[in-house]
Amino acid sequence: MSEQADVGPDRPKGRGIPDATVARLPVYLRALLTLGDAGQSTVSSEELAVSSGVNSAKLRKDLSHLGSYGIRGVGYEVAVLIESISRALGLTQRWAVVLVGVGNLGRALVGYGGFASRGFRIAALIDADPARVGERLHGLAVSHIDALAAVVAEHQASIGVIATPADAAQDVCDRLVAAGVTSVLNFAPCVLNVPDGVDVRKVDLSIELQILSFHESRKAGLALPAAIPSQGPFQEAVGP
Amino acid sequence: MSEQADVGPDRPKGRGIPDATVARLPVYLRALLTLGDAGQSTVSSEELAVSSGVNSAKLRKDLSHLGSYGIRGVGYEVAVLIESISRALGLTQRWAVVLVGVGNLGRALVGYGGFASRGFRIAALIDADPARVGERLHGLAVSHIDALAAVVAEHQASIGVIATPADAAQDVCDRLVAAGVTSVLNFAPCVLNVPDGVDVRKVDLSIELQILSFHESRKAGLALPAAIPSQGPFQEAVGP
DNA sequence: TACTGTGAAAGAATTCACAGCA
DNA sequence: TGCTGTGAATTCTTTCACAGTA
Repeated sequence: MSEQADVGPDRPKGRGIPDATVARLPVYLRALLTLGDAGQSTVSSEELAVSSGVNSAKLRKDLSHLGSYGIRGVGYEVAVLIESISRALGLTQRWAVVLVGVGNLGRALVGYGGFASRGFRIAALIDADPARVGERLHGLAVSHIDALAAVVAEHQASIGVIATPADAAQDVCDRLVAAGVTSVLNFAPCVLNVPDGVDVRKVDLSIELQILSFHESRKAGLALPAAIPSQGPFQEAVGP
Repeated sequence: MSEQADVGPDRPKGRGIPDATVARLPVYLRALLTLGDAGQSTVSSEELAVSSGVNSAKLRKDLSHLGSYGIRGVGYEVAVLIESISRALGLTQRWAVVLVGVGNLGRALVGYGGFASRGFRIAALIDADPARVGERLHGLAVSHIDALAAVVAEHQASIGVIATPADAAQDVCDRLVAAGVTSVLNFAPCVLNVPDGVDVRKVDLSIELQILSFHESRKAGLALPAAIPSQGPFQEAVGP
């Protein structure tokens, strides 16, 4: 989504990074931070690849998109790569994030490590339930949803996280977008419609479980070829 | 991962469904269940595609992998498609799921709708903290991690969900796998190593945020080409 | 020597566009 | 007529394999 624009301005390199690469850069970054904390100052593509759960050819190709320079015969400088990836991901600035929905999941997210990592700060917590408004979580007071536009404007938030029930999600999303948010992370189990220029990513427990279910049943199927009791005449419907 | 095996047994069709398709089937299924609840009995590829946030060509290609038969000139029967997708995903049986880690996130997951959906049941809750053992959540008592193998065996659980801190995750994963679990859903922010035959999927808040950050900074960059205050002499390091 | 960076080849996924059927 | 199912074309991603260099 939104990965086009061949118009690359002056920017020397780092342009046109493929989506698949972008999705892996955070993984490399985390591995690098761990290596750095452990005092390691250089790393080979093979070692970093193993730490990141990919193969080294893919890692090198990915890094080549950043115009990141390793040292042949040696590897990469950990600090240089951290800087380079952080910059590519736009983590050299701190994004203000607004979290909507302070139920169980929302609470868990507030406490979760993710935001603490460099690059993000929760600017505000929002909920529709008056009983929750005013409550303090990790030092932040919960605001009412009617204050959403004001809160987004105040903090110049461009990222919104939706942790509401599914039936509220589209409305919340619309309000976020109207208030100026241009990236949405959706934890509600539903599809969100947004105008062009707004990015949405979704995190969905039940979809992940269903994908695992598919692979599980494949494995089970290999063990006992004619498994599944069958629940209806599916075969006949297919025909010759 | 684990998507190979060209050895397709007898099974007439429904074999070799591409990963990308498998990842979308749950989305279609959800849309179909919603349509079904609303009393709709047939649906066109275009309508279902819109509800699912994809285009209709992709939808039809995806469904063609199931050998699922629509009716030309009309569309698909909602009930037939639901059955067909459920079967392809292995949701005609109920998988027992073991959830490890009953902190904020674990609690949120227990209450979350995902498990309630057909196809899954939480068989057990596990934690390492003695203070949490015995506690009841949604009618289930928390067991100690030392009982993990016994619990997995008792319930024949094949799916494990890890909602522990990152530093415990690999150990928990090893124990799950040793106990016989062959699919893992990992919420801990780290890479898990597993033997062949075990599938892992990860859900990672901070990775998702970082991907959004990338797109945000691209958008911002288009507006003001020479943005970012720069934090160090990166350009020079790159050289001509 | 040991490693990176990268063209070229292979493999997936997506999209197009239309034949064919209810 | 209006829709599905699908080959063919296209685009994206991964992998290979090796030239080049610190």
